[in-house]
Amino acid sequence: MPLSIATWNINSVRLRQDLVVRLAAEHAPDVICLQETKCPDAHFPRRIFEQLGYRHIELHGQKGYHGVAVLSRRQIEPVIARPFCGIGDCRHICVDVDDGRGGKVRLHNFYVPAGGDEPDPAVNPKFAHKLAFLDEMTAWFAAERDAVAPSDRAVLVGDLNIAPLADDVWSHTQLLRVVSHTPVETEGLERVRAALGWVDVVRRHIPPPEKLYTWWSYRAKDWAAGDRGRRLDHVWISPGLSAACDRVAVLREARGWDRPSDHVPVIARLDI
DNA sequence: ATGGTAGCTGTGCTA
Repeated sequence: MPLSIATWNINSVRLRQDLVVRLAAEHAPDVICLQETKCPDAHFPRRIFEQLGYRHIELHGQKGYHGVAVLSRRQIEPVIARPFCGIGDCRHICVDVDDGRGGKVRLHNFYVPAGGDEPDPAVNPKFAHKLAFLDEMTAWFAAERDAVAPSDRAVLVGDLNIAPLADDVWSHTQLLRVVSHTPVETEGLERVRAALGWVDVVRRHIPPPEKLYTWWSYRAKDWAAGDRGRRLDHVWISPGLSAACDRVAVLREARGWDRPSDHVPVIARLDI
């Protein structure tokens, strides 16, 4: 029974709940992972999603900023919502998803800090926070790799706020000094990936040199004409499970929906 | 040379 998982930075779930409904209606992913919900848990619009069949909901939200959520048509169990960097930001939630055959898939949903404008951790605390967040992810997954019983049925999704490859941005050379594509970030993200051997299944299905983006700035006059995008949203799968991923989709068209998020959904399907 | 838009908050911050 295939398991499909979507990830989407929704930029306010209350403002754009109708767009999540549209995603559910048109693509029916089994699980929807959201970032930037900007919504305290007590005010999350549960009912609209429950009515669509997403009856299993786990939240880690806060007022105004950040916030992550998992909506699922399959049974899920909460595992942890880790407070990275010792501050209260809601940027991670982890659940176990019932795989329909007596097993489970561990699912991490991340919202990595954007990092501000200046790519120098000595003068920009937001950039220092971003790099520290990546280092903590690396240490955490390295510990998981070395654990007595490591999970090799795991999926990591989210807005990682880094475009790792040259073809993940509209201009590699022009963005090398722009936060999201600097070498210190892409190298840091590569250490996170390598800590557990995560497989970037989106790029396995849509390899370079094809350009691939999941985010376009609101500030462009015409996002589609300029097409100055970046691939900030990712789906990674643990080595033992990665071969099961038989389909991925980047829903570029969602950037053109009415009152859109600046990010689009990415969906991966696991044939398990 | 450095603006442009968006959301939430509260008269600015974050992205």
